Amino acid sequence: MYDFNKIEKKWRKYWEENNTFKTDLWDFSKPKFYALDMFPYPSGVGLHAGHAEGYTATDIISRMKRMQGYNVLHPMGYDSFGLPAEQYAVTTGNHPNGFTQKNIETFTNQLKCIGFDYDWSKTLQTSDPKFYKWTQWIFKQLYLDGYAKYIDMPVNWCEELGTVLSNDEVIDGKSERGGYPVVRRNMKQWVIDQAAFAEQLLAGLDEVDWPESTKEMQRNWIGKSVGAHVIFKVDGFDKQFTVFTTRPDTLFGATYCVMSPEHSLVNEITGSEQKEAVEAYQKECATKSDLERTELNKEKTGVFIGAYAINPVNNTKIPIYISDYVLATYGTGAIMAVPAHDDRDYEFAKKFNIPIIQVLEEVTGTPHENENKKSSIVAIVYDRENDKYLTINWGKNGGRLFVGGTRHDGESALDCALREIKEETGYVDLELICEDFKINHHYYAYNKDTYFNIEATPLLFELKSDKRENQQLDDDENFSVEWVSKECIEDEIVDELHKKSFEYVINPSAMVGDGIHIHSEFLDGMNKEEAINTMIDWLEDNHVGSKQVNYRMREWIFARQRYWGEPVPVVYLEDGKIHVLDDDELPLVLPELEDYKGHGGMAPLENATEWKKYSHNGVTGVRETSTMPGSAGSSWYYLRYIDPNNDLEFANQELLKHWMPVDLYIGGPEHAVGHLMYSRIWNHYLYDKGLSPVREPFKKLVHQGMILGANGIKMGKRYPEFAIDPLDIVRDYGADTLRLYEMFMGPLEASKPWSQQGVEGAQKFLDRIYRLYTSEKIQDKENKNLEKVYHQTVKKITEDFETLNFNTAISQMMIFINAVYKEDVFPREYAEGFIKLLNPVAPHISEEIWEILGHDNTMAYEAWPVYDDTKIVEDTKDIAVQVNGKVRATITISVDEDEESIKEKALDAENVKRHTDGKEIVKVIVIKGKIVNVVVK
RNA sequence: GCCUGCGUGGCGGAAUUGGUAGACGCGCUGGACUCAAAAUCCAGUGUUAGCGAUAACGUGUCGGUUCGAGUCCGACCGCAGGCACCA
Repeated sequence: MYDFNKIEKKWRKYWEENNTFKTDLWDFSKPKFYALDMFPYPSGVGLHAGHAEGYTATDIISRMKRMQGYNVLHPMGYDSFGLPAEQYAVTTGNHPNGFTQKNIETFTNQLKCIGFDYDWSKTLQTSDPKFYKWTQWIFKQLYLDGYAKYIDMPVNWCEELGTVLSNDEVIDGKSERGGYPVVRRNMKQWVIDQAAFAEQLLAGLDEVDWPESTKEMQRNWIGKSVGAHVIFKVDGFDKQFTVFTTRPDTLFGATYCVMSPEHSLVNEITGSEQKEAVEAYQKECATKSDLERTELNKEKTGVFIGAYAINPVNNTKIPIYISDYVLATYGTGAIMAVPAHDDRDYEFAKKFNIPIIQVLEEVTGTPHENENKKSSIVAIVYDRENDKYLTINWGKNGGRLFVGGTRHDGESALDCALREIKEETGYVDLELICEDFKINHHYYAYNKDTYFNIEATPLLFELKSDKRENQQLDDDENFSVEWVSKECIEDEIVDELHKKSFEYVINPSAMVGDGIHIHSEFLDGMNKEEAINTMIDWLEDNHVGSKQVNYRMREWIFARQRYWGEPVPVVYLEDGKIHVLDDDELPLVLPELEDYKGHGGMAPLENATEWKKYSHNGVTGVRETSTMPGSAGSSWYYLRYIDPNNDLEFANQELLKHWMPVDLYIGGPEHAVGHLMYSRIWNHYLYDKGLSPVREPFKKLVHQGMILGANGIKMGKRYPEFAIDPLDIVRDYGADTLRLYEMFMGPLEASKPWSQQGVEGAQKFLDRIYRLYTSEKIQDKENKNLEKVYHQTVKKITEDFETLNFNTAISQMMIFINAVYKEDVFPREYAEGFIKLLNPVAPHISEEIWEILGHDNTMAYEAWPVYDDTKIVEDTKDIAVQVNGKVRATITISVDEDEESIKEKALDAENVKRHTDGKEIVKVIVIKGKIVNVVVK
């Protein structure tokens, strides 16, 4: 066994002493490559297996790129503001920085142990005043440009944590950290207007090479929806309100309006009789936490407020309700409700007995010219006692159907259905259960040779008794009446209209699909899209509405009642005005406190009575005491690595132009919307201001998967017994083994279980390599037997590294080493080439072997091996011969062999003959260089 | 409920994008070396039948397209992650 401990220590020392991985940022002579890891929060627990995986991946890429002649920037730093350090400060009374620095030191040593090629001269910490000076400076620019605002707004308040939380810090109504209940509360808050960037954030997603799932999550988070604002007047008041809807085409079907309980107009227009009930309901909603609201969301609740709105399109008076299913914070906080075509409105209308008006009909069948129009019904009768449905079986002349028929002039759908049931089946004792939405059906009647377009009403009845009268059948009506089960209906009723009718009545719900409009005057006959546009034009022409885009994404709450964060650099003057600090007052440094605990929901900085008082150049006031959220520093740290010690600006513009964007960014999928959205917002802002050279900061993004315990269970706090400490692996097997194993486990993005035997296998492979390189086999000779596999190996590994398929690249290394073991001579040229391919994955042992091969310099800058494609293509190839798709033989062909000759060889193969003997050869398919398939009968 | 992935040997996982399914590793079996063991090296290893050539079956289930399907299409089942009254 090679002495990995000694070798690894030796080379880490060498790299450090020789500044091997120090990047000269001003060297623009080579192409640049910026590889970035998501920097860690320096927790006391230290590095875990998942960190090691992602960091190894970027390390491999940066080492390969360096050898390919790139100037590589691969930095590491710390997201060092955060809760654990603050809790430590609260309990011990010590400043959190000491705790933080101790953790950072541990973390750095651990990272160094794994042999990453970080340039430690460019490290940073978000809690370092030299860094957060510029976080504050960027915040100041956001404020001066109107994107950072101090406004009164509903926030997520967590009583246990004593702070507000952003939406992505709240999960299922509980705090992400600790799982404490969160309630909504109005508070004056610093926010960043991220919705202002929504459109360009959406557009930017099309430019970047990111996982599709992450892009989709960001799109959903932004939540763009296009629709219209519609203005409703309040009947009897000189008041109006606006609703947002994505379905202005259904305005003729609006039968009521709903306001959120918090809507400002509610109290002004509530009728005196309803006042008490309305106030009770408002109170009930206000005290509910978000958690309760989502949990209790099964059943719709609400109250009629005694006022009416006027539908602008037809001047109909419709009632106004309040309900918590309408959110105060989305859209305008009020909606028009169209129960026929919206699930939530349907549910509410059913519960409160509000009329449901259908304005859109689903279309079935295929339209045709010269159709006859008529109205008809489909009557479905249910016998509850026997759980059967009434059908009529036309046999060969139309199959199984429900009772159907044409409506006479002036006859209602109900009367028509009762008449038809009686005529066709004789049943008369029926109870109407529901009359569902009409369906617009096109069909061809063979017996009449006519095309029809009918408006069919599905109805559901329940059979009350077997009472029957005589059927009244026409001469051509020849069928049997049959009671059948639901399953039978699903199998046997194939007519589109009848199938759809059954679906409708069995599960009554809103009709949310597309179709053609009815009862909508100037929209009649239009489909959804056409009607939406027409209605928007109408609203704009009549000044009662307009086209409107809405986003789910709201203000980003940008302040926390915490100590261990960047102080917000503003002062409140005596007259209430906001004064932002001058540049030369930055950084605004956190003061030392006696007591780091916030009392009674107040920010801990409230304890800093002296620090709070502001007096500078004759301006006096009180400082803001909340601090920025954890995501502030991480929103721009990737820019600072490019120029980490600059005191004059956050980074030199020339350097930024050269180094941005980040070429490869690797980190966990848990940051898909939080950090990765906030970073894009800050960078988009800086780009607009001309301070960042690119709009999208991260060109290519990859999420490493989770490393699970050996039993497939998540490691971590809940199952510490399965946790793998990567430092234990380094101690017992070596850093190279850890790196190699984690890269060989499986695809980078996948979650994969840990295997101790797999680790041993990785170590065995490195030892096998070491033994080979210390054997007599390496000679200054040629060995033609290895030529092809060597060039294949160079090609495969180069390509697989580029696409981050490390597991298959390593598999190719094993194939190569296995091949060399079978040979007596390992040509020095191949030996040196291979060790360069291994270097990015296992740098310590590679450097050692490089030295054994007689070199006295680091191999970090050695040229990456090149392959010769002509050495890979073979003259001959074994291809499979199939008979009827089953492989029966393999034949050897030369690369340029013609089709006829291949065909001949294939048919001549012994086992092929056996399977074609006595059979007719229908055809022979020859796919050049791949396969032959003989089709026989 | 909706969105996005994913289902392949005993296990981790390959498969040139429609062309010999199971590369490579782990494990297991046998052999060599050894007094012996470990380590190492060599060989074998999808399942079933057969001494064997070989045959049948085989990529979650059912169906389809195709000369040919792990790969494409449709329906379903299961797992993971995300979102969830967003009008």
